[in-house]
Amino acid sequence: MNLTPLAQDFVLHFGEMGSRWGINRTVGQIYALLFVSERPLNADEIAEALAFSRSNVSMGLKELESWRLTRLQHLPNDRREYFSAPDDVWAIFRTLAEERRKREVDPTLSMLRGALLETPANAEDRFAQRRMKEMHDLIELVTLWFNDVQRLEPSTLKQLMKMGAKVTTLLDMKDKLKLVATGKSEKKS
Amino acid sequence: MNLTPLAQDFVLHFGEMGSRWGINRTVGQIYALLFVSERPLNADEIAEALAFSRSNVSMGLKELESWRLTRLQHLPNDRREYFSAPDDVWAIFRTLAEERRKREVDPTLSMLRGALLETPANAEDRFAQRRMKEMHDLIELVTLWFNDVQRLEPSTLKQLMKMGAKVTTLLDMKDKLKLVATGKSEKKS
DNA sequence: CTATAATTTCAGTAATTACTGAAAATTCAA
DNA sequence: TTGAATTTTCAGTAATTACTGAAATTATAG
Repeated sequence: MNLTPLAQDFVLHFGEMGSRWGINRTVGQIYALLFVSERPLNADEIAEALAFSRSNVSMGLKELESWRLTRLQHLPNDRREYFSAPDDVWAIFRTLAEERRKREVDPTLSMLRGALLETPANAEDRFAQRRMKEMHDLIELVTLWFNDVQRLEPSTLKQLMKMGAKVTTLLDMKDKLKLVATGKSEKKS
Repeated sequence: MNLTPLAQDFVLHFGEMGSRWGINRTVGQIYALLFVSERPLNADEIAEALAFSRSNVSMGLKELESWRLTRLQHLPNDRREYFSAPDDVWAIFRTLAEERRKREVDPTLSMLRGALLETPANAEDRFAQRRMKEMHDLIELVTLWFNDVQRLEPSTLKQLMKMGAKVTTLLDMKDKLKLVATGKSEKKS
C-alpha cells in the first residue's frame, strides 16, 4: 500500500497537529489515514503505509479504540481485523469532545469543587478560592452548554452556528415580544 | 514563598492537565500559580515556589508571553519584572482559543484548501478529497461561529449558553412569526 | 485438539522533550 | 560611562515518551 502525495501531506499534517494537542504523533497519523481511506484497513496495511512497526500500529489502534474513534469490522474469509473512522465528521468531533470531557474536564471540575470545600488557611487561600470559583463556574457553564447542544440535530446545530452572533437578534425579539405581551413599553438601553 | 496545600493541588493539577493538551507541564504550573496569586510575581518568586531553576522559569514565562496570557508590570523601586494572569477568566480562555486558532487551526485550513485544489491522481484521492472537504467545512463553520460569538458581551454570551439547546425554541418562534407574516399556515413537521 | 495466523505485550533502546547551570546579554541606577 | 542587578541563551544532561523486535497470548480453520 502506497500513499499518494495528497494523502501523505494530510497524514503528516495531522500527525503534527495531534502532537500539539497531546496526542501521540503516530496515533494522529494512523487516524488521519483511516479518515481518508475509503475502505477499512487492517493493521499490516497501516504499518506498511506509514512505515511503522506492527506493534506500534497495534498500540496506536488500542489508543484510538480507547477514545472510541474507530469502527472495527471483519471481512468475509479474512481473520484479520479491519479498522475505519466513522463516516460523520461531526460524530468524530463530538466523540473526541466527550472523551476529553470525561478524561480531563470532569476531573478538573471535581478537583476545583474539592478545593472550594476546603477551609482557607489564610488570605492567599481565600483569594485563590475566589479564582478557582471563577474557573469552576466557567468550565461548568461551557460543559453544561456543550452537553445540551450536542444533542441537537446536526442540521439544527449548523443552522444555529451559521447565524453566529445573530442569535442575539432572536433574544432581542423574544424580549420585545415579552414586553408587548405584558403591555410595557420598550426601555432604552 | 511557600505554597499552601490548596494552591499546591491546583498548581500540580494544571501542570498535569497542561501536558495532556500539548502544554509543557512546568508552563502549566507557572500559569496556575499566577492565576491564583493575588499580587503579581517575579521570576525568582516563581522559581522558589515551584522549585524550578531560574532559567526554566524564564523560558516558561517567555512561552506564556508568546501566548499573550500574561500581563507584565513593574513595581516602584524594583527593577524586576512582575507577572500576572488577567483578572477575567473568560478573557483567558478567549486568548487561548484565538492563539490556538492562529497556530493550529488556520494552518490546517490552508493545508486542506491546498489539498482540495490538487488534481486527484486516482479514485482514492478523489475519496480523500471528499473527506478533506467535509473536515474543512466543519472546521471553517466552527471557526467562523467562534469568531462571531467571541465578540459578544460576556453577559450576553452567558445568557445564551445558559439557554443551551433552548435557543432552538427561539428559532421555532422566528419561523412561526415569518409564517404568520407571510399569511401561510403552519406546516406539520 | 493442533497448527498457524493474528494480535498483544513488554523489555530494551531510540528519539524527543524538558531542565539546569554557567556564561552572555541586557537594563538601569549612580 | 561603569558595574551591579536582572534576564536570556544555550550546550550539556536528565527525564520522559515513543518505538521496535521478540516472545507470549489469543483466535480460528481444519
